[in-house]
Amino acid sequence: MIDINKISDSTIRRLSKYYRTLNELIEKNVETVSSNEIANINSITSAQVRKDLSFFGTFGRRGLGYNTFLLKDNIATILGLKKTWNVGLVGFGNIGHALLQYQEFKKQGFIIKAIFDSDPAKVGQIIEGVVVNPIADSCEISKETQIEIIIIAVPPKNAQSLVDHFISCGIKAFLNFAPTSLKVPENVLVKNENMSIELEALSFFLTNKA
Amino acid sequence: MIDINKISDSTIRRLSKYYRTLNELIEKNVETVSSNEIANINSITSAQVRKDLSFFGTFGRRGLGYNTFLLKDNIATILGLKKTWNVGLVGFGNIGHALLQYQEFKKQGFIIKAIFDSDPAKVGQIIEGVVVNPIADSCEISKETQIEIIIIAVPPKNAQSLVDHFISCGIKAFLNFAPTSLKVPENVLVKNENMSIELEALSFFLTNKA
DNA sequence: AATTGTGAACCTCTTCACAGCT
DNA sequence: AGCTGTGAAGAGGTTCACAATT
Repeated sequence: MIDINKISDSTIRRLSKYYRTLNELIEKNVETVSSNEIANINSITSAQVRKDLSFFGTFGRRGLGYNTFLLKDNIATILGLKKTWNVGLVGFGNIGHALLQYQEFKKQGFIIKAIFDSDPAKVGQIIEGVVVNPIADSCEISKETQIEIIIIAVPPKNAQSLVDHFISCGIKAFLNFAPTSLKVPENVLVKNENMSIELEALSFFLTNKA
Repeated sequence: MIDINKISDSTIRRLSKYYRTLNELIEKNVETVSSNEIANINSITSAQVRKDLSFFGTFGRRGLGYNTFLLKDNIATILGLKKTWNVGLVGFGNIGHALLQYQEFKKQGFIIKAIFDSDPAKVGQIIEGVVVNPIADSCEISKETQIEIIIIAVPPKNAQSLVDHFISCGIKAFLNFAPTSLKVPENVLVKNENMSIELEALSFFLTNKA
């Protein structure tokens, strides 16, 4: 068994990229790929690709490279993508709408099974076959629907109390789109999707470049 | 002058977080803050906060901490947020819609000045005071409107050719929401907003946790 | 007494370089 | 000959610890 603490966030993030690269190659009917080709596509070094994979096993063949199908399948296992994940969406504003219809999530196996919103005008709506429920019922529905991950897509001021609420319902993993930092107990996972941060990085480089 | 090559991406990303933290503190009328308080809010160490700032100057007072207004202002200067940035949005689907109405961008000074879409049905629409233009006119309009950053919000298969197009129009900075990796010349900046990556990280940890 | 600013120590991640396999 | 897998070296980022300041 892999010691999860020895694996860096960077490695996991790159594995996601390799996974996407392999999907693209498979779509193009490519059957074999070298670490060097994967590296070039992702603008990194081939040693990095091989080292990342080496934490989890040996998937290639010396002299030949990697079979795209096999490697894709192995990365899917590593990342836990051999199953689908039941996802709950909290906040059905602009971002919530966009996420519901974002095909990439579904493609990777993240299925939005329930939507929650505090606005009575939105409650009851059915979009893409998913009903918008009131927050009041969210614990019960999360359990019934076996929600494993909650996406937070509400204004920043409401985010923390909603996270606290869902933690009390037993949810252990959150993807946070609200531009605020969240406090959670040690056994709960939060990943932040901070869309301004990358724009600010562009701003920094444009401003400070030679 | 700062040597931009000595500043890591991590530092810039954290500066964005400090900036947001300061805005939140200022909203609460907090006038002074210590590196330790900033660190706690962002779940890092105080030494990290001080070290990050030290690359750019000395902004605090020993024994007293930092003035929130002053530090916010200094970080705004560092990140290039003392001006507004003219942004063009390519692709007016679900994500494009959501981004146009995402208040956080406007708040940070990233103003969407033009929208481009290849769909004739969308061209001519006016939303939030911004017109949807055809791609054919995009070079001209980008120049007129002095667009500095282009946000890519189109399906992955169209992303690369659109980036190439806008590079030929003189655009030097892109924020890419399409789930594909883009190739650009060395003097062009691309930052990727890969919304699946964080979900996959959650999937990894949920799958491999003890 | 409190807190910054920072060189030095430490640790982690990346790259090198080559043995080993096909 | 070509390419992987990996220990070791190197680079880079983080934390320590303390002098300096209020």
